[in-house]
Amino acid sequence: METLARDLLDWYDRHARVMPWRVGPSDRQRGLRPDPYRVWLSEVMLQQTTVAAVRDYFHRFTTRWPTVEDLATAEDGAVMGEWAGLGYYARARNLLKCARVVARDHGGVFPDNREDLLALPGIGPYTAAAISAIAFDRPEPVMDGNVERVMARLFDIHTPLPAAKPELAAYAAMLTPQERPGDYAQAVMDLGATICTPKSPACGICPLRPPCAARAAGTAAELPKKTPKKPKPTRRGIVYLAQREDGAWLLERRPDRGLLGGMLGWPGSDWGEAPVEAPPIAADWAMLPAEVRHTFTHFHLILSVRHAVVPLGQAPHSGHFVPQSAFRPSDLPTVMRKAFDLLRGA
DNA sequence: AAGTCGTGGAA
DNA sequence: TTTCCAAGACT
Repeated sequence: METLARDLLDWYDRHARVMPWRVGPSDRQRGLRPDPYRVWLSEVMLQQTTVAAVRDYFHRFTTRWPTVEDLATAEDGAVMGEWAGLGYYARARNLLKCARVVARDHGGVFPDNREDLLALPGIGPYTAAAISAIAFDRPEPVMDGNVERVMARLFDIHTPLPAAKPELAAYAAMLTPQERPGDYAQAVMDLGATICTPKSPACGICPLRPPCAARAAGTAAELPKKTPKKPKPTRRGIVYLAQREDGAWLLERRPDRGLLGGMLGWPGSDWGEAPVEAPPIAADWAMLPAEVRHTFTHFHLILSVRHAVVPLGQAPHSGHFVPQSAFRPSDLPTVMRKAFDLLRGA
């Protein structure tokens, strides 16, 4: 085996982080393999999301839905509510789609190879390779942000991302061993997450310090190079928090496509330069003195919040009243929960 | 094939 | 305060 892969595995054997979805190197050596359902769920949650943010969500999901068949029979609203706050809500919609395909078309058993996994909703090149490697111990090269960074530094690649991806992928494939590929995949990513970090990498304690070209050249901290990003514009909007006299809240289910798709939210205006008032029900609306500030991937948002108490028996123009007993603020995406918190004085 | 799509923690 | 960024997928 390549010396570099072996050095990395030796390091992993000593430093592998304990995670709820992971079978550690010693257990794996005894033939134990992780549950593909848990690997899949964790990998989807970990897309563009930190381990720290995922932990509690993973626990709640696996407690409530222990198997893929359990998840497949869940109601849409229950899954979206459980995902609320984790972000990138298309993941939750595709998660449920995928669970139902696996339950219906695959007898509740996940495919054991990259190609078949790739055909499932929400499973792209990275996740297909990761499940294939981690759950089924297949020698598939995984390419995520960590691996890109590690490769860029190991080989001192100065081509900016994303143009450098093919070159970095070739190096990653070259280094992927035939032995213990599942542990290796997690080892590279652990290295990237804990040692070979984006800022101020800990080269002093890195197991790959000897062969690292960027370390030798003194360029590690500035790699990988990236093409500059566009500045985020600021948009404005108005949301309306109506509470009926019996305590019910006026909410709406957002359309499946687009921003916060499929999530529960407060009725409101469009978001743009100068939002137009769009109250969902006739009432004496009061404007809250403070505003909600929130930043999405590609724009900043400033939300003005309106509040009103409305009498029973009045039909809204949009949305539907949710009984107070059935309303959980934790079902809301964060930006909507911020508006609620503002009203409650939190 | 660039743009879309969340969030919170770190620096 | 602002910027950066995290185990990407989809269109």
